[in-house]
Amino acid sequence: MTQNGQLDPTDIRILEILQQDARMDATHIGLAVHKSEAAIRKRLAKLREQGYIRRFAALLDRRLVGRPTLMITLVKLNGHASAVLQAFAAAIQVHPEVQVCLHLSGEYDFILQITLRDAAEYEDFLEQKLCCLPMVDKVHSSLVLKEYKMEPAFPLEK
Amino acid sequence: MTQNGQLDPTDIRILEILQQDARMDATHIGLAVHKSEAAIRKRLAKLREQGYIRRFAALLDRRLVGRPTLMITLVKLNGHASAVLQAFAAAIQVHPEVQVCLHLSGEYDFILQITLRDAAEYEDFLEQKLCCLPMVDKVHSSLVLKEYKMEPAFPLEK
DNA sequence: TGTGAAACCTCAGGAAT
DNA sequence: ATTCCTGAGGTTTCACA
Repeated sequence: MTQNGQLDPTDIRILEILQQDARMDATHIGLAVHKSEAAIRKRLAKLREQGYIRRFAALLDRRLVGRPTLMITLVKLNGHASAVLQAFAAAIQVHPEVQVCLHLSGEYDFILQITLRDAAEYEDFLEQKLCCLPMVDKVHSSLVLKEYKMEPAFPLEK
Repeated sequence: MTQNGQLDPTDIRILEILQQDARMDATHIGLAVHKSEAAIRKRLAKLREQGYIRRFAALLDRRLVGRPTLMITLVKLNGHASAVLQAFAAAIQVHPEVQVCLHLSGEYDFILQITLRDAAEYEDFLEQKLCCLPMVDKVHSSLVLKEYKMEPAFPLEK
């Protein structure tokens, strides 16, 4: 890590490793990148402090943990004042079945990614949590038929 | 973990902890769930073997690692034969800037989530990687203006 | 680089189902 | 009978100076 807060090639390699295996310890990372274990721990602390690493997470199989149904929901609001957008996001993102809530440019204002046990649970979500919000104008729901790729890791520039 | 492969309440708590902090060790998890360290390690091995845990990943800050531009792209194909869908997915998911590639029901066939350095890089993606595919009929691009929630962790049923 | 403090692994015994 | 937990041991690994 250079003094201006940029990543050097070693930092990049550490981050690449940890994106694939967050439980690898400093010793093994050191072997992989040809640095001492102490050097790795120092860099790791810095990468955390400076926010490059937000957290370490176990990625679960959503079918095995009881959420086989994955929906993508596009939402158009009937107003675009900042207060309206924020009110909508605040009301939606608290629901634990909502994994993703993004404000978009274009025809629809928000996209949601929602995981549920089955279609009936999604109907409940629509009726009880989404469509009853006063600023919701239009909703377009798509069932995910196949998950070809779902990858939180980013490619890192060398 | 019961013999039929279901999760018991202790497994659920272990998974909840690891979704939030994948680097917590067996000793500390044991303290949190009131089990011995040996018991935790045994359960952890099983949760991995049986596929509940797909992997452990460091979640990075996409702005800090040079991918500040996040796009959501909807794609409609000009055919829906299985071979066409698979050919499209295979051609798209290899690109590292594509984090998510899902086959959808509804008007559009695929949704992509793509992270890039800037708008110019997205233009390159469209021209050189997406729109030149013969099965692509229609593309709708949305810039993500604000990321209210982006959370890989699932709520777990007790 | 070294040193004390952990975390890890295995196994034998016991409790609960 | 089976499954699961515990606790102790010996070893490896970690963290900090």
